[in-house]
Amino acid sequence: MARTTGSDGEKTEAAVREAAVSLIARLGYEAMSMRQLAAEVGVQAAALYRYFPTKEDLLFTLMREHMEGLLKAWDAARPASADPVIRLAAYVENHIAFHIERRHATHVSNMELRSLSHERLTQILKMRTAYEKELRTILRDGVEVGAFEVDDTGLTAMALIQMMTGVIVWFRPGERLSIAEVTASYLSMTMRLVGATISHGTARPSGRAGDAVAL
Amino acid sequence: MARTTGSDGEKTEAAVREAAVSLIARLGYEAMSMRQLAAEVGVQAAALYRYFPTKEDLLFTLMREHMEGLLKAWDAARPASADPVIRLAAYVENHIAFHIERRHATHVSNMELRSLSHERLTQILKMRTAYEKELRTILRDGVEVGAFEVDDTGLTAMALIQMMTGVIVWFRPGERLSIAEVTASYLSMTMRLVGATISHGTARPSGRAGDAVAL
DNA sequence: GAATTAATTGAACGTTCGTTTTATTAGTAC
DNA sequence: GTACTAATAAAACGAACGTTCAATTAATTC
Repeated sequence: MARTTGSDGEKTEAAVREAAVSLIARLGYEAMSMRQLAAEVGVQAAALYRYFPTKEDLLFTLMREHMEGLLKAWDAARPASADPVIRLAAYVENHIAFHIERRHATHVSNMELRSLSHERLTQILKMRTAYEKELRTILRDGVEVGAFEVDDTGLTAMALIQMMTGVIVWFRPGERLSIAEVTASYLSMTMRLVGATISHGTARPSGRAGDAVAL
Repeated sequence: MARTTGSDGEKTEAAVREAAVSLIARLGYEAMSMRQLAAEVGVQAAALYRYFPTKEDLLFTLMREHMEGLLKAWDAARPASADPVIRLAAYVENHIAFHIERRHATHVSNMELRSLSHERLTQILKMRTAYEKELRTILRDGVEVGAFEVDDTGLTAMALIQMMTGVIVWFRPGERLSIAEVTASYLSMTMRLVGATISHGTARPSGRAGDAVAL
């Protein structure tokens, strides 16, 4: 047999990407075989090589597009306001929403970096660093205008990102907490962590407002 | 050739464990071959099977001992005091110290869970859950006596653990920050995050004391 | 409807994998 | 120094891996 009825390159490629993200997230990149992936798509292993020249190319493509999506999402969500509190709130909300929505892809991008060639690893890390720099800038601006009280902006940015991204480890949609509840909690924790002074009603306006934060 | 001069089972086993932690942390469990591990130890692959019946047994042993070490470390560090602030501070300090000291082993225990059989995975997760429960208890007690202000103790515990464990991702000893500085920062962030009311001089006594925490 | 292109199969390639078996030597006990 | 045990080497096992190649069929073009 050869070409199958109804076969379509675009659809097959999309199916490969989707199955690959799911399989790599579940089994790990090294543990997933090309034959396994092909079986999931309903195709022979050789067919995969029409779309991705090597297994590593497939991984890299998934990661690059994930990171591009993250940067693009933040670009779209970035508020016009200069207020660091508003900007930080937008960053947190975007980060949580994006990562919950793409749990599997995030897992792949975070866990499989070591399977990339040096050059490609650098490329992915560059995007990641750019994304993290956005948060550091917000924190630094906040400290400058007295909206935040932070020891070390670099360390705090890393701590916040680890905390927020960690949501994909334990959160399961449809369980005890809704996405909105989780987001609200992380927002509140973030604002306390950076010692935010409430300036607008960005978070839940029910909180006690106006006072600064102690150690 | 066969037995080599100066060969000693205990020393070889210890060398295997050490090399395995380092190699798995760097390459990943699936990507590390038994031949590679044997070469690192300076031995033939077949010799490894004298100490660990299968590759997965080796992985499981490393993980189990890591988790046992973590639980034992917390048992030793657990303060006598009933004060939630003191207990939380001890938990954070122990967690950070333990994880920085055993970066590679933590990496293995966190990243390679999917390579365990169902039964063994359950066993490791049970230990992990027990450790996390300690933090939830501290938080719940703190909320009860009014020392902490927390939305959801379960969610907050997970967020804190993710934040703290994340230190191994970016922290490198001997760089900009010392372990003491990092620990102090994480302690301060933690206390703010849970809305702690300062009751004793547990953290750095330089902090402004006495006042509660806003959103 | 013939020619061309797109999509896929089936079989095979050489390599590497985890593991087992057997033989051989170093250390230890008496 | 002989008997026994501990520790390893060397070679081999079948299975699985990523990848390639030639053949074959479906869709498209003219």
